[in-house]
Amino acid sequence: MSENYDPHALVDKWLPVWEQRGIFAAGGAADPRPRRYVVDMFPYPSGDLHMGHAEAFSIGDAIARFEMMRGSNVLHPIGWDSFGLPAENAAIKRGMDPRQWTYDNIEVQAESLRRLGISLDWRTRLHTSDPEYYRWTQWMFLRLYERGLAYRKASQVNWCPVDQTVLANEQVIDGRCERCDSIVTKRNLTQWFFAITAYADRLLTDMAALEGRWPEHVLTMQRNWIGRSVGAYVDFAVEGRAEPVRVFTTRPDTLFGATFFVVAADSALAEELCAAEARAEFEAYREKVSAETEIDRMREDRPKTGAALARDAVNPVNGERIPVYAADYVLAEYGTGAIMAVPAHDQRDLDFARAFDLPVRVVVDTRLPDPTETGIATAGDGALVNSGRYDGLRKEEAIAAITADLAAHGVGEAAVTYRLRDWLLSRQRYWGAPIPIVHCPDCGEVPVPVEQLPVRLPESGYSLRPAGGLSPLASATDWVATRCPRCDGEASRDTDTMDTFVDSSWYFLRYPTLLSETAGYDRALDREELALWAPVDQYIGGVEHAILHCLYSRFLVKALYDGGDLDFVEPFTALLNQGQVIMGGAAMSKSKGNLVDLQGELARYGPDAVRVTVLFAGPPEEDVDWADVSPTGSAKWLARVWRLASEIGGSGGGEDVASGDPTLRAVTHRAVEEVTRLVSAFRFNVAIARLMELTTALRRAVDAGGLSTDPGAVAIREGAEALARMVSIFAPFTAEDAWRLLRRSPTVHEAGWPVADPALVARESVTCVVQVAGKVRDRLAVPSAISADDLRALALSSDAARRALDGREIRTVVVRPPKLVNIVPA
RNA sequence: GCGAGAGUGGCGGAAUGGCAGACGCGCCGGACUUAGGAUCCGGUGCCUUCGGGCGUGGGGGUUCGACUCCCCCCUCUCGCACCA
Repeated sequence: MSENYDPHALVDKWLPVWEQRGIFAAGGAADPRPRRYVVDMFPYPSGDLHMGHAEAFSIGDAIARFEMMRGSNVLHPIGWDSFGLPAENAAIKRGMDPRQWTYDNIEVQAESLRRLGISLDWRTRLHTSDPEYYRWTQWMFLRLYERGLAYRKASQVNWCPVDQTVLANEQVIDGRCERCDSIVTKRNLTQWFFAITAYADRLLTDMAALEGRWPEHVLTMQRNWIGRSVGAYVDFAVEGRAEPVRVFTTRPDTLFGATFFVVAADSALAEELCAAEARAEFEAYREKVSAETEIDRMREDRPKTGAALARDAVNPVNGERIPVYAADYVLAEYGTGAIMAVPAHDQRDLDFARAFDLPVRVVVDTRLPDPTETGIATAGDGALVNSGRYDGLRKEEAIAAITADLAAHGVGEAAVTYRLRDWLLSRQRYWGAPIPIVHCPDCGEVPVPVEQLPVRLPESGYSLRPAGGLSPLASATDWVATRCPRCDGEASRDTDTMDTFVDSSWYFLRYPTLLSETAGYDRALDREELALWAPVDQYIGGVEHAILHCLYSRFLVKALYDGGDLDFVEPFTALLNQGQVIMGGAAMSKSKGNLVDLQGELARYGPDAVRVTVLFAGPPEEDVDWADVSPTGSAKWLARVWRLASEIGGSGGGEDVASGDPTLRAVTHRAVEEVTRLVSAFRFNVAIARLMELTTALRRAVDAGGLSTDPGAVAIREGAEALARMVSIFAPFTAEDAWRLLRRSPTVHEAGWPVADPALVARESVTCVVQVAGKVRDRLAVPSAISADDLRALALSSDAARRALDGREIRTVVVRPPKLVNIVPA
């Protein structure tokens, strides 16, 4: 053997060959092969790739390459989610342009992906921070704006009083500013929203199409996140207010049990309802609430607090006057920000009633102990009591009857509410897509005309941390000053940028467009290319994006469909959530000092061994603990595969495979059959185990002198070629060089996936276990086509079985030909 | 608290209701070696009087047969967490 296995040298040897042959570029419209669109969640360019990326891309690549090998025309694109906060923070820290940090990192990551051997079509490469991309993000915004799905309203934002700036949610760590550690408070600012709640029902109902193709728990999480509740609105007159106050309840049947009324302490409604004599107490309470940190709010079992507003509300069903309170256990953003409190049947209301010594009235007889005594509210079903003419009705009947009567009297109606809130997309940040709106003193809010897009970020004249909590863009005064697109008067640009989740909600729609030679760059979406590829057949990414990113993408696709821009309503036909790479039982982090250095592992073992290691460690959905795995084992196996090919060389070529040794051929074909099935089910760890077994079988055949006979050499070659082809989806460099060693050309990736011959997969003889009372007592070699009667006779004549039977009578014999007989003694 | 998922050797993990522990790591032994952190071969759940017995978090159940299905309990992970 003149050569040694050098996994590092193979990278430089084969990358140029693949690239020159363009074997990972998707075929165009004329390509007759079935098309498959396989998308890995695109990376955020925070430094170089880490082990988590390596795992995700190894999985996505195995899927993409498997499809390619099986004869599909695969689009496997790549891009970067390159807007976002870390670039801005790095820029502040180092006094440089966020562009430099971002694009430097992208180059590093791109080269790392290349050298991992991922089968990407680089023609799709996009960066969300490119003006050519965010131009179309702005277009998306305008498409939604046109239809009233993007709007502005006042909203609470996180505010750091020391840094004098707004903070994104992810910058608030345990209620404190991540930069200066001061306690974050809330501030009321006018913000942009997408009306995702308008799609809440469709986001729920369309999940039916995703059942079985998305992980069940992701669908569950999305359902919980959307949080649909069915109930009714009820209008309560409140003294001193012309309009009644509307509440939402899921239990209109308990309306007679309402003994007080609560509005959210931080709502405008509380402010408005507060009577003069209660003003001082209310303001003190509100003060206390707004000073509360997230830490306090998250604490479990915190006592109920509130303040009386010295007003009464009037229960519409019986005219009863009940006192109004402000409390922080009612959320301003959910429902109407006000509730009717039914302490007997709602634990939170009961807790409040006990704290404030308010009456408790049971109106549903659940046959459980009195809540007044126990302190435990009874939420279950039962017959109504103390409810006038509704007494005796069951819960569901009462809900229907009372809701109908409320509607008939114009004091309520059936209603559905959602936990899901509209998507707050404004960010007071620099490094994002500017919101394409101009504010004109005369015309108001005016969208920037599409032909004027992109609204480019200013490249100078801005401050990343302006004083007074302004958006960075507001400090770019030259940039802000513009003319109104409608009246041409002096006007100013909107100074917020979009949440980066907007950028990432549509990138998978952009990739196919970038393949189009005719469309060029004059539109966001090329319908013809999209028709070829979209929606995504297989999406691969971390479960951390299971709710937000996936939900936002689903929303945007539906909104674009409604706007006539797309022909489908779900972006991702199938979703695979890979686990994380952890270290020593915990997520990797700098502070824990348990980082696994991807480049270090690559330098030691080469890309193939790292890829095999993450795939072999366990099922793709499970976390991989790097402390538990061994790249050494993977490297050793790959070296064995390579040496095997090296020893076989050109042997066994030029003969008909049918002349090969049938025993070894059967081993090969069974491996092919199993690996094909396993990879189809994404069971890569087991597939690799089978490939290891095939490797061992071929090794044995070679060592037994198989290469010195024609049938032996032919079967060994057939097996080694099948092995190389199958290994190529996991360890492409090693497989490619093995292919060369086997004197094959041009590339293993163009050789196609091996096909199992059913005749060789079938077994003539199998091992049958003979059980007595369910315990294995003997093993028999039997023909696989054996009849039940023959097998029964054979099993009953087994010496070992008889011994175990020990003279006992036989009650019954279970025969499952050809693999099992169970003799059951009396 | 609510919801979802998971508990199998020293470790990662295999097993259409039918041979528990495939494959790999680690460990033990051997071969080849000046050497071995290379390579190859063999062994490796526990107990054992060597016949066998016991074993998939614990307890029950269904079944000829249960890691697998059902019920109860324990532990862990994840998600949500005053959502009216």
